Amino acid sequence: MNDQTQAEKEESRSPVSFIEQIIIDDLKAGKNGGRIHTRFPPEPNGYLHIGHAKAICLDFGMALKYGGKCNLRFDDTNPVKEEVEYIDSIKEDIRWLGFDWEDREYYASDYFGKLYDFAIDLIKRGLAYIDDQPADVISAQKGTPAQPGIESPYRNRPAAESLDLFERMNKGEFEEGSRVLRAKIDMASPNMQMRDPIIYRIIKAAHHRTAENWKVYPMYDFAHGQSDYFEGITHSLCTLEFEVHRPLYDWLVDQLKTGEYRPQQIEFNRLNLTYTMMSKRKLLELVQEGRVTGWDDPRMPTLCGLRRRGYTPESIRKFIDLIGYTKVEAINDVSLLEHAVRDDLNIRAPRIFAVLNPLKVIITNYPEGKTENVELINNPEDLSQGTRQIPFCRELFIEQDDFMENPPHKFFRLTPGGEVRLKGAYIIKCTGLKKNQATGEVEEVYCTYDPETRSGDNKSERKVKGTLHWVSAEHAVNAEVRLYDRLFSHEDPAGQKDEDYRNFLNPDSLKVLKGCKVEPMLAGAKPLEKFQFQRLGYFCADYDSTAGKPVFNRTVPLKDTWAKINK
RNA sequence: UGCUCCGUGGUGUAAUUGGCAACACGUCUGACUCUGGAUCAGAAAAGUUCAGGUUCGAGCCCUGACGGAGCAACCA
Repeated sequence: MNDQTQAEKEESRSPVSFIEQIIIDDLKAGKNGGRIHTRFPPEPNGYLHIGHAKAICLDFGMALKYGGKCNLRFDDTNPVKEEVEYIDSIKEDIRWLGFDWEDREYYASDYFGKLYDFAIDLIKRGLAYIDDQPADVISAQKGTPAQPGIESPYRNRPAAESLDLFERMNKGEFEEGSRVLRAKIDMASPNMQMRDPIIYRIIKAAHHRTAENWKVYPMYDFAHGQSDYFEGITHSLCTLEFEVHRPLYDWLVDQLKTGEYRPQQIEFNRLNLTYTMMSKRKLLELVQEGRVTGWDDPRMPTLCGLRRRGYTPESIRKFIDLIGYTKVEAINDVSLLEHAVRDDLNIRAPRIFAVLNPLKVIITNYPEGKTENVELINNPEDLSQGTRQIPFCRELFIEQDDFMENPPHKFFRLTPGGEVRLKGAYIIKCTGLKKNQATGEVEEVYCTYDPETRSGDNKSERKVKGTLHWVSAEHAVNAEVRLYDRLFSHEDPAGQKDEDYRNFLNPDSLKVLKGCKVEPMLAGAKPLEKFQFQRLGYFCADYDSTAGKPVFNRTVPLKDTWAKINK
């Protein structure tokens, strides 16, 4: 019960977005019969990315919070761009994020019949007409944002003629691009969207659901609002760029509706992340050009990429919650996302010893052939995760960075003549080293250990400045570790005027380390299992591992305070 | 030179409907010392794009500038 009051406090403390306020007010006013019903409407033309997560969390989140429903609706009105492959991935990613549309899986294509009938109705009422002009002429007649358009010569053709033409368009009698259906609204409207928008076009391509049934397909504007209406959506939440479409949305639904009910379109700011590109088209280019290994490349901002990188759904939801929904076009700092990930993984991921760049340490006074197990706490943030035993013996590996022959001031790790504790084991003292004659690199470090100082024995009061992680040379498992950095070096790669965001691709976005040594138990790491490699960062076992050798993706590095000291 | 939307610390969001500008991230200090690169304590940092107006009182209301974004696909 203490938890509940705590949760309530959290609840009352978190700010309410303007959208949530609208919903609260509508519910209070009894609008739509006190009902809230939202929808998440992806076009199945690509994989979902973290920008979509923002929409998903809002659409599903608001419905969940206020006792409503949220539909999943595929906006599949353009058969040439859409594929079933994407539908499956979209469903998987939404579920992974933790949301459920239950049995409400819909498709805009489900409404093609109704939309066609509605189009016929508009023609009969003199509110739509067939235009025989080519695209460039129609476009030119629309005018510019600053100047009104002019009316098409076909604008006032008899309804019967339009009707006949529309039916024949759908029978396939005309070529693509030869004719379109337009709503008759206002060519002089200050809003370009209202200048007799095209609502149907001829496309002679197979649709993934309706096959060859249709030769004419509705445009987005002619499908979205009506689909909302058919499904009883109350709050149709979309991104800011659809703001100028709202009058058209309302106009079309008004021609369709019979009662009081009309879905309400509300716009919010889309997610922009520093050093991240969110455009589906450009992400597709990266995949096609082989600049990444696929949609699920761990550097991609796609949900499947983030998943493979080791992000948890909880961390993504937490992040979305932190950034909020407004009408300001914001650029959110990736460090906020990374904070959310660290925060979540800190409690979740067990601490494991791993050495990325091994340096051999030989304990000269430790018996050859002897092995003993030492006990380590799996997660100091969550003691319920228990302890584990790891083998200690004469030859070990430590991180190269943990030894310096000529240390700077405040370097508390191993140095010639210096002492450190091996975490969980003994205090050791460096007595010598072996260098490579040619390169001058340190190849081996020789130490002695003090048998009285074993951790947990609690006998000695001795303290040393540094504590190192280590792995037994004999027992350690070889692993490949992939260090990922941001894909782009520019703060806003997608915000550039030109198309060459490619210039900002970070050449060091992937660093593969092959000779890493990890604790024996990691040989059996399950795909997507998360760990904190002590002192190095959070890592995630990759399902794309090769030939039985464990592969780990670095999810996010720990904040490195030592780096500053060394500089 | 049209229409629509938006301007609050470095970043992102708040401000009980007009009452001392708050929170988070980031940054910087310090503490803790079998290292948790966690945790704890603290600091710097905006007077709300600008100029007027209404008001006892304006981030909030009004007017006008300035700045940014979106809109001229048979894409969504």
